[in-house]
Amino acid sequence: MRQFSHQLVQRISHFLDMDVSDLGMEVVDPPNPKLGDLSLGCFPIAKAMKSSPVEISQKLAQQDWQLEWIEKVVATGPYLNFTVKRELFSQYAIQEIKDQGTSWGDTQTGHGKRVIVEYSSPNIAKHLAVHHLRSTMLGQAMANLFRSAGYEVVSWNHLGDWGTGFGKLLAAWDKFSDIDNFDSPKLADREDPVSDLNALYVRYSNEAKDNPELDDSARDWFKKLEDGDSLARERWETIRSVSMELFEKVYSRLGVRFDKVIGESHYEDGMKDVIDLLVSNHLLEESEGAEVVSVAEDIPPMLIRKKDGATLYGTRDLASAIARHEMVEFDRCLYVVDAGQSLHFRQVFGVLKKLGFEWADHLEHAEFGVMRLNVDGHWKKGKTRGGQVVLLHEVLDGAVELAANIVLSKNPDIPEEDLKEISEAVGMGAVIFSDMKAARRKDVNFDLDKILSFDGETGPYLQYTHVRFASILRKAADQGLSENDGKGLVEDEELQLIKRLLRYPGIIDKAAKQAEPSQLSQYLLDLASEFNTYYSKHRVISDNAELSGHRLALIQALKTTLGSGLSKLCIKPLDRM
RNA sequence: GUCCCCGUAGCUCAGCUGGAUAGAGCAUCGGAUUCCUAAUCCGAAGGUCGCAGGUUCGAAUCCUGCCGGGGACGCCA
Repeated sequence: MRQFSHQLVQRISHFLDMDVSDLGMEVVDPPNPKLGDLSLGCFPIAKAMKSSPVEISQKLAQQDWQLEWIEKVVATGPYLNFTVKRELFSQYAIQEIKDQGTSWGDTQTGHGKRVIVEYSSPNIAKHLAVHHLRSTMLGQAMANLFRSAGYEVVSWNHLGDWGTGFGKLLAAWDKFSDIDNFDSPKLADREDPVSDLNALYVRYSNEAKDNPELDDSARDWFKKLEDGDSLARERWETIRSVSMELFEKVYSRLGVRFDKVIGESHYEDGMKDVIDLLVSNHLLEESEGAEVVSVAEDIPPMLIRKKDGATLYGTRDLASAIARHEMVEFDRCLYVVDAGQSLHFRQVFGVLKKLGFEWADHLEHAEFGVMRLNVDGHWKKGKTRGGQVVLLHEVLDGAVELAANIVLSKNPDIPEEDLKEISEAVGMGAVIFSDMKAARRKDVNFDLDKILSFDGETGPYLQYTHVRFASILRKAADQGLSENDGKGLVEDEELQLIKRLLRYPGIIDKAAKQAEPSQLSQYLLDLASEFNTYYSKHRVISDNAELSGHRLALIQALKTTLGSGLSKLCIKPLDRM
């Protein structure tokens, strides 16, 4: 749409003898197709010229526009409504999309800019659970969107791999070797090492209630770890690597990957420097035995050091932000973390600003709403009735199993291998899309029944629509039909689709700018829905080979666009299902 | 109590950097399949855009207050 809109703005600049290209004029659809095909409100110009938008639109409508793809220009109140010559408009649009090829949708908006997206960030020695899904998928989609918008992206997994909890785990490993010895069979060789670790941890915590000595032992082990004791270190590394191996299994199913995986432990050395810096800037204050930094009047001070002198995760976040900026000089750095931590991030960003780091303004908390689970008919945060977390891979397996049933029922003759691949993709598609459909700030109720309904505004709906494209193209190829230049796309629904297609790059830009994947989700739903309407009214493949060719070009453009959009959302576009 | 987020159809949401008659999906009811996959499509019904002020030529959209829901608020991460 940019090319067309650019031409219109250029003509207006010429007519009015003033540059209107920076006024933020936006080409939109008129509310009623009878008014025209494209519309431009003259309000921004009116403001700039201190004149009436109605007068301006009337004046402009009378000009000789001299654009070959414009049929007529009419002023309706303050709006300038354009009717396009469909043959040329369609032809240009199809050509544009075809020329761009696989990079269709990409823009240069972020050219020369670098952005870090931190997401997922699970704790090691634990499983990925459903509540990790939001950060993981939103973050990956954002990373994809930024890349598409021309940014250099560093996707970042900030592992929780440090803290006194690991002291307990190491102490448990040591103390309970008679019950479960992690050296035999070796942790790394086990089926589910993380569950074994959890079991031991729970046992240790329970016994520690009656036996305070265990707490001392945990402290000792954490001290050993901090001091670099070789045994502690080796075991901790093992825990880390078995955890990562498990994470990777889930990540690869979801299409998630990171440029950097760096644990909190990495920033330990920087902690002392941060505190020194706070001291030398006279920011650190004593309060109730602890040490704090006041940030702003309307938010409580940030706690830096506990009574006993130990630091907290906030301090670690200060250190990691500083270290991160030294590693990668970013223009934006997003933390894809739930909204419950918004105060924490305001404090972290505020303290960094107080320390004089100008780049603190480039830090953003890309917050998202909580995920609730259904517990006995009530929506609750985090855990199920038994206090258990719901494991992510179990949810994914459940989704895939259900998808397999449905695929099989719709398509009983499907080969075994295809069934496996397709149900995996459809199951993932359903789960992922349900998480990415609404604006990220909204809380979501994780309702597996709804996610797996596959009707209406769902991932499988989009995948099914893509299958229709593939199916049409397949059939056309069988009949030896070839694509045409799109000149014959003159139906109302075709124009509608062409206009929708042209908005794709702008949507990518907007989604990246706002760090809002749902912008893309909503766009794809519109696109698919408009196509399905078209599909029910018009036949692509017909006796008219020329017209079929034009329509095939449209189908190809639709397939390119929907496929591209789905991929950015980590949903697999399918050719069959 | 203070701060943050949210409040649009029965439910889930879009529209929110102000602009033409507020749109989808689900659920309900009715309809469409000799034809490219009906996981689809068409129609009906469903709205004090939480409430009250304000700004504006114009407010679902911006501002203030209130109400309702969620979250956070110092020694966990």
